[in-house]
Amino acid sequence: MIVWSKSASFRHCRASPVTKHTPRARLVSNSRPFRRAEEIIDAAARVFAERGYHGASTQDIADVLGMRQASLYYYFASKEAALELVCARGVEGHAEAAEAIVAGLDPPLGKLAKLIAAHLAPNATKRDYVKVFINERRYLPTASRRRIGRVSRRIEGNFERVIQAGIADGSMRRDIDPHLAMLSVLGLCNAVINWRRADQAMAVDSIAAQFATLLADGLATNCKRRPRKGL
Amino acid sequence: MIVWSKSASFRHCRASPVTKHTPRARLVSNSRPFRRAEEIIDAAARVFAERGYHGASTQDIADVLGMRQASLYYYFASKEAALELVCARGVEGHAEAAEAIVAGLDPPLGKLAKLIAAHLAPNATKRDYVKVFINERRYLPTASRRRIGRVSRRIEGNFERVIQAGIADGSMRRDIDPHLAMLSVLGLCNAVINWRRADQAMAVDSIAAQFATLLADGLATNCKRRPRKGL
Amino acid sequence: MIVWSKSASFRHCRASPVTKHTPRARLVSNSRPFRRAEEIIDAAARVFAERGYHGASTQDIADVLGMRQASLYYYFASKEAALELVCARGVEGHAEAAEAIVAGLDPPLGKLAKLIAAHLAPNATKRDYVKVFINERRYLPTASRRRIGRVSRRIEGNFERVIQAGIADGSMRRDIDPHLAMLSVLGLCNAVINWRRADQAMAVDSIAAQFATLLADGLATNCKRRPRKGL
Amino acid sequence: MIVWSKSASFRHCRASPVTKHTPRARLVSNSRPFRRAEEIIDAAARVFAERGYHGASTQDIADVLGMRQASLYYYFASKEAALELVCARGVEGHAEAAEAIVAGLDPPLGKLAKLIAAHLAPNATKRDYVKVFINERRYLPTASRRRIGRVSRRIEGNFERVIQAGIADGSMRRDIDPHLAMLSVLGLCNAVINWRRADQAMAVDSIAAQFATLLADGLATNCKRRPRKGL
DNA sequence: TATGAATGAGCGTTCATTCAT
DNA sequence: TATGAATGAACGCTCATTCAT
Repeated sequence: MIVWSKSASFRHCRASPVTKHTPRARLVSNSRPFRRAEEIIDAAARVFAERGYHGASTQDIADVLGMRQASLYYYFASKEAALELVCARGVEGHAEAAEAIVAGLDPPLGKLAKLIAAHLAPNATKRDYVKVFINERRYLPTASRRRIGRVSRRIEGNFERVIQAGIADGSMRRDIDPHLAMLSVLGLCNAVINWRRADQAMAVDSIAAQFATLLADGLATNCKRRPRKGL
Repeated sequence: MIVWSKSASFRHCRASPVTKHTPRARLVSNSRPFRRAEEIIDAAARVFAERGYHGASTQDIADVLGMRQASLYYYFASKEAALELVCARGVEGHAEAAEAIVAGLDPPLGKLAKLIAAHLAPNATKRDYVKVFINERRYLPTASRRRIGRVSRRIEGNFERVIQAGIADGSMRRDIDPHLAMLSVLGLCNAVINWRRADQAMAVDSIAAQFATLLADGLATNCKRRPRKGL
Repeated sequence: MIVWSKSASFRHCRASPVTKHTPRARLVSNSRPFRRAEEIIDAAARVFAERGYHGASTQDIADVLGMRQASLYYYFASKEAALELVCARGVEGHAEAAEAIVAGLDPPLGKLAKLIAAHLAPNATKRDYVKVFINERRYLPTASRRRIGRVSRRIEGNFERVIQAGIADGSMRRDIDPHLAMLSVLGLCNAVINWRRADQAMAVDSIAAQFATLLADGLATNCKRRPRKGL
Repeated sequence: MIVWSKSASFRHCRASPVTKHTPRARLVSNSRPFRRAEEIIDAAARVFAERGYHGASTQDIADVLGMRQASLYYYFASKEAALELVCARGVEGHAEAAEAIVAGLDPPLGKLAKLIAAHLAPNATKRDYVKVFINERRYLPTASRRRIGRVSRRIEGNFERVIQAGIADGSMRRDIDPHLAMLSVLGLCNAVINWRRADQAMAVDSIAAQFATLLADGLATNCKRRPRKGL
């Protein structure tokens, strides 16, 4: 339940003001106390996604939760640790899903389509986490950036191997560089999370996946049209 | 007491563009014994009184308190907010006291004398606050200056109405302008706070009240001597 | 290239912007170059009067003049020096005028009325200077504050001596303290400069002088009404 | 003589209350060789690109330049103003180039390829500016974000209109949404700036343009292969 | 006579973090 | 599990002042 209580002009009371205007949503749980940790990192994801890591303060996170800034430190050791947590959750499962697809029996082009769809799926289910991973992971301290980086590379590897396989079996053009192709596909996929929500609503699920498929088609050999050289 | 402070209304995570904090005024009661907070605004009053608002730094206030300058911001949201707090306390009760007197049964001249005495009384009990109100309220940001200004006007109104009543019932000269008379009486009263301490010690409570009473007498009709030109 | 920036993208361009709104006044002389110094201290007086010494920046002064901040230092050695200049001009002549009146032949009550009128006269002719003297002289560095203080004391002395004379010759009540009476009269006179302009327009010249005369009347012995004791 | 000329927003000496500086946007031309200014915004671009707007401090910028941090403010009015300057330069010319291409005689697919190439070209010549525009423009204050936003929309409009033209003349599939296609193309293009430098070296100018061209091919109708579901 | 460029000092404020409770 | 109180560090910014020109 959400409770709006009155209190003082002091900073620490920020979360319980007597507001005159329509109150805004605050994330507060009164059931299932062991879920509290989830809520806290959820709030962090939300705030980091909205304002960027450096643009967000721990106070902002506390505000969303209706708790005091200091209390956050019961749940994470530092702001950077919170960022790593959010980023980690933002790629959680991506690599495994990709590997499962690559291990499957589809032809390379089919695999690529599936990889794209799988890569975009979490945009719908954990938007904020994915957005933070994409936009903010660069601000992680070296150690954890490397940890997260390993996951990124696993994902990229899967895309790249599929493209290589496509070139090898002749289903994709041989005039492309697999590495740059992979970067392009992922670049497009990752751009989606920053689209306006309305655009994204169309993209996530199906549409964007299909546009990505167009890219796969672009790579396909049975496309009569040749790229102009040296453009 | 009632205090207006700035505070954050966190806007629900919207996608980019990033929203900024646009703090809103909040009505906050601090009736419970926030002892430390009292000390802090006391120190602010002292320092503002001594050096003027712009001449005083928050560091000066912190020095008086023996705490770090940054720690002040736990107690007030901004230097300007501290000024408003001090100013508000500097006029607190003035208007109410004046209204009580005006509502009483004394004749206008008696009321005027009482108004003057009541107006000067706080000079003894909360010197710094009154001094800051008188000398520094002009540096308040527009919004709070207006709030404080409303109180000033209530006080002025009471003085003016009593003078009008005195003119109406014939106990005061009809050749004076009530508005200017009010300004003069208050001008003199408010000057006292800036006197040298030794002079003030005599003024506050009795002496200054007596001089002010002389002024009241100056306004009285039963004074034989007439001012020179066409007043 | 064309650039939109807040205020000025280049600080030094402040004085030559392309403004879209109705232009505001700037004090610029194109004749009599040797008068420039006058204009500069005039601008300082204006700005100090409006914003207070500490609330005003040298940039503010430069803005009024349409010149660069650094150029001011050709005319005065420091901001404090400018303040002293303005303050000095704010009391210039006051003491002499008062002394001339006191040396005259009027009876004490007449002298007091003349002193008041003379004291208020400069409010009309050099408002800003007087206002700065009254409100800001406390911020002068010790040395110059003492210099200016000597003038103040001369003025006060004249008022006080006249009151003493009035008491001595029986034309003023003997139950008043001449020192406090002097402070009261000057307190009222000095308050006028801070009144709203509309009020002041009435005060300066005649009305306020006449109210001050009321105070002299209040001090006069031929007033039947006695002050209540111990109010 | 006194001349009232247009300029600075100084408010003519009003009596208290004190007026504040309320700076207004001002149009300033800096066509003359403000060399140092160029260096300063170059440094800002570099630092913002490297660490992100909020991750970079003005001290960081000053360090790059070997000057004191305070001195920066001689060249720009605020950190935000510097960001806007950098962002503005990051898109400068993009819209015009795009419009020139669209106004040309090429068929839609050819125009699209040219648009892509033109859009990527500045990546090589003003990397930092473009990167800041793409990654950090969301942190601009509302007013300037809108100004910059107008340019973005012009660019997007050109891409979208070309795609619409392609659909209209049958050279591009009619089963695609022009808006999403535009977003995808630009999403991919804009991703390039964040690639590792080694990858980018290949992309900028030719390679990435070629991959983007592949995407254009993906959009072309003469591609036999159809995307799976109901596109 | 005035300016462009720069600076050192300091200011108000924010922020991540700590710690006793 | 959470908070009130406080802090050190740094941040963006302003300001009076200097100085070569």
